[in-house]
Amino acid sequence: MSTLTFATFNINGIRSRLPALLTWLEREAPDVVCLQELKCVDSAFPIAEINAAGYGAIWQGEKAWNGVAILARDMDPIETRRGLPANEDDAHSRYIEAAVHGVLVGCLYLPNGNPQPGPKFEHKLKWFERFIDHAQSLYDTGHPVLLAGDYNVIPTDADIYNTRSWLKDALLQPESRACYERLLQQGWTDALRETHPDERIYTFWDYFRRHWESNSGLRIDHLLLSDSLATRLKDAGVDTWVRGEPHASDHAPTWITVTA
DNA sequence: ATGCCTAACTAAGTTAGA
Repeated sequence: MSTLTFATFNINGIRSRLPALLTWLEREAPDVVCLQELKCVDSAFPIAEINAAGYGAIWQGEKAWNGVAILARDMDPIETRRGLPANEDDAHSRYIEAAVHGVLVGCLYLPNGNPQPGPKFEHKLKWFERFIDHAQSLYDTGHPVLLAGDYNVIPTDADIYNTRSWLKDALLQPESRACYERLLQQGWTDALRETHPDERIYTFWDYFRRHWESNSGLRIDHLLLSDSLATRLKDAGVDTWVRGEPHASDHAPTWITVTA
């Protein structure tokens, strides 16, 4: 039975880490890729190199920060939206959406929200509310939908090596977790948790304190599947080898496979 | 309570990440 692979990867600077991205694309050959933290303006997006690797792409960049893209192997994603609805005051490039292989794919980079409390945390929660609204409207279509990206939320204490030094962090505040839980209550399937209910799985290891070397990670990159896609879910995982490469992003690519 | 490490912007030092 043929399968499709959808992945999400916070690249942490696509220009600086282009070799790492191309190495991963060549080795794992995912069919669809959601990228976050491009950290470059639109004109600096390395589309030629990505095309040469066999991928079409859509992207929305921004000077220095944020930025999201969707890549598809041997085809161009069909863009359906950039930015959340009612985004007139959005200064950040944090959401892009496309139809690929019959799946509506939302690629998101949710605000980090630190320091907490403060205006950045308020912004995180407001953005989250708008995302929850949009997610509901997508879910209600009944179409196969995938919402993939860096959610900047540690869903439970089973998704972090140790909460001790993170208790004040925006990523595990009750408000952040409550938003994520409300999202799941709409009916979405958290693919990594669904396929590995009892495993310690991390997608991010910060650059401090040798956290990669000690596997002191967080699970904050998530792939959420609507019901009509979740029934096709075969497997999910993290390409941890990417985090161990020289000059790596602090995130690792996280993926699902579904029946085609 | 803060720094640790890293990238972008810019040109030495700040901002942001999580």
